[in-house]
Amino acid sequence: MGSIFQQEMDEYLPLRDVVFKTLRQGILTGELKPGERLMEIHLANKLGVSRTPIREAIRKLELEGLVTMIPRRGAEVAQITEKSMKDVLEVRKVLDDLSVELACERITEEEKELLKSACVDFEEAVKTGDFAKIAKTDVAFHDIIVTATRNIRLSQMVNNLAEQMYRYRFEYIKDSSQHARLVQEHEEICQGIIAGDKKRALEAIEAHIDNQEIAVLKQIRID
Amino acid sequence: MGSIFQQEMDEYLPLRDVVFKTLRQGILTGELKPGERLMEIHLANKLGVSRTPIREAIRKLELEGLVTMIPRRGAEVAQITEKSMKDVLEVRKVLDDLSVELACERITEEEKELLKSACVDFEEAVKTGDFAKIAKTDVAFHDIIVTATRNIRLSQMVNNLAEQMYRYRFEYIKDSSQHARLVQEHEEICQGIIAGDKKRALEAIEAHIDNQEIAVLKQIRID
DNA sequence: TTAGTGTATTTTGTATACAAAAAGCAATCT
DNA sequence: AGATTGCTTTTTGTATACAAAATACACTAA
Repeated sequence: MGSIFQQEMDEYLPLRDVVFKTLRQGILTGELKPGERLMEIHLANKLGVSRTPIREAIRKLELEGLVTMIPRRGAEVAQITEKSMKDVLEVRKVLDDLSVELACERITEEEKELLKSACVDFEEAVKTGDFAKIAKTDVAFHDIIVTATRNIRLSQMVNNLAEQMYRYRFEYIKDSSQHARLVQEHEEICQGIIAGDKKRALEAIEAHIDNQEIAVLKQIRID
Repeated sequence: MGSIFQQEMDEYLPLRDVVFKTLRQGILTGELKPGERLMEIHLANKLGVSRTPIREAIRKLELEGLVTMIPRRGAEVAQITEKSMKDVLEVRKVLDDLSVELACERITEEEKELLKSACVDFEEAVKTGDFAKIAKTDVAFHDIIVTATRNIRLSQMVNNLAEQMYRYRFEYIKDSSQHARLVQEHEEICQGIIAGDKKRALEAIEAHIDNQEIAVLKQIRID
């Protein structure tokens, strides 16, 4: 009943949001490099739209911290410095802790099942060695956790902060020497949350983020 | 040297940002009520600008959570529900804790002086009973603390969360029976931070937010 | 050669124009 | 009376046009 309409609803996306997602993707994958100027006409031609949706997308990226506006000069891809990444991580740690704590309290039985299978999916993705797949299943796993907090604002904030690090995560994921540890950390987080054991889950997530911090900062220093 | 140029630089604000601030102010003071539609032409005429800056301002308000977009229908002022406010508070608590903790570690001597005088300013504003002044000095006080964290992203996030509650804060501040307690809480937070006594500062800020929570939720239930 | 100036070009900031979708409303039909 | 259809109005979504600022660069003069 109404499935056609629902589908149509979901498929509708204003051009600004299409552009927004496209540009964000470009920034996160490194296709658009830090410091690179985002010129409206150029982008408009490239994406086959007018300047208006480009501008509106840039306004949103600006507030997300992925682009920097220079008055009367335009937008450029935000520089990532060690300081800015440490700032992000400092906040992310407490919000991830909060997420895990709330997830322990509020996760539903269905979500526990989802979490288990997400954990397995990740494990299998790692086995295949397909980096895109690993990244995708990793996001899916963490997404279940933040959803289980029942706090939409928290979800948005955590996702936004995590996003800031995706630019470096590909490098991180490519380091297959870390894969076994990653799988184990996910496993531990998963079991902690399912058991409602906050202490265990918190320890696991903290170790997880700490390892990510080390990897990301190392990567930044290389650049 | 260059003071004129600096001043000109600071004074320049794109129309979109003027509109953004104006609309935000309107929403926070309650002039624009939850559920009210934000019609572009109407706002453009009212503010004497074209639709373009209005639209760009709305994109930012959307990401800040102050307006809700309905596809092909436009923007309206976001509804505040008890749930959404609890979500905000849940996050705010941990971020305020983090702010105070970092401030204890990183505050400079100059900032300690600023904090002391901000504390005094607040006390005097309360004595005058001028609500606008009380609100302003309160913001100034908390602003010094978040600045002392040396974490810009944290500052932005805490400010944004605090903002969500400003819509109710006027009612809260008008309740003069709370004034003495407010002054005392500020005093305690101030001294804790200056002494670098995390435990003391944290206890004070937590009590401060808890009291705000009670007041805000009571207010929402009245509406 | 080099500093400075003026002009051309690029790019943003703002306004307006046009198309498409949604909402409101009245007339019509059952 | 109530529902339905179709028209009108409103409003958003997108594109384009124009103005102002910034930038790049060549040319001139010391």
